[in-house]
Amino acid sequence: MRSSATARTLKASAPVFAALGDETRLRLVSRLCEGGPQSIVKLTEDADVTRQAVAKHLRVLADAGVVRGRRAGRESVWEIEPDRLEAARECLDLISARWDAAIERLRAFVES
Amino acid sequence: MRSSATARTLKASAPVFAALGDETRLRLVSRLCEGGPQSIVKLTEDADVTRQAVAKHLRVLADAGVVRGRRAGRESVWEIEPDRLEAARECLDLISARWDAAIERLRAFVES
DNA sequence: CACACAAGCAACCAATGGGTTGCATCTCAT
DNA sequence: ATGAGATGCAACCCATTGGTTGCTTGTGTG
Repeated sequence: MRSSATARTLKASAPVFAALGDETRLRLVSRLCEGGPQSIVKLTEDADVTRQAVAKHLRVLADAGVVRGRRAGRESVWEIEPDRLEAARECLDLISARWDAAIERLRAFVES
Repeated sequence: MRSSATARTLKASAPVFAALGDETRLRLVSRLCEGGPQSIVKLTEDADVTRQAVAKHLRVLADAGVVRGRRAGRESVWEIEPDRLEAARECLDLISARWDAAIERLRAFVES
């Protein structure tokens, strides 16, 4: 059954969108993509909130599977895990696709 | 300057992601894409929450510009506004692009 | 008109979220 | 070894959110 598969897709994508749904977090993701793996202090540098706030945000992103952190010496380095982002984009593609299909059905209907 | 343009993109996209970051809402969007414009009761039918909850979610989606509602007789009909979804997907594309660029830089560096 | 149906409004509640401060811990370098 | 730097942990605060129930308002229709 196809509908349950898409239901699963939606259920899986929602947490990723939720994680991206905060400007600070979205900027963190963007910076991590641009600048590669970075420590927390580095990420805090131009992120108008506290270091702890940044750490929390990274934790949220990690729980959503968007980001991964490892300990390196005395600092913890964070980097992007691109799979989930890709999955989220595919979810949007799925939605767009069924939108297009609906438009097409409408067009076909009007022409009859 | 390009960086402020992307900053604006991120700032604009975050609310859309936030709106999509709830499973109930994501399913509403999906259903609206699939089934076209629908009333609130119709949308409530298989959405394991109250009608009022659905109405609230629609309001949230509308505030994010993802959805638009109009009054039609005694019922209010809601439909997708696909532009913002497209913008969100472009945001993910942008992030993916700079991720790919980073990968490419890394590859070039390794080969030197 | 009267009734049923659809939606809106308002109050309320428990839980989550984003943010902070303060202190403890670990690790590198002098 | 000791001091500075980077995190981690915990408590706390206030605003937001997702959800409910109860009641009112508007609108078709027999």
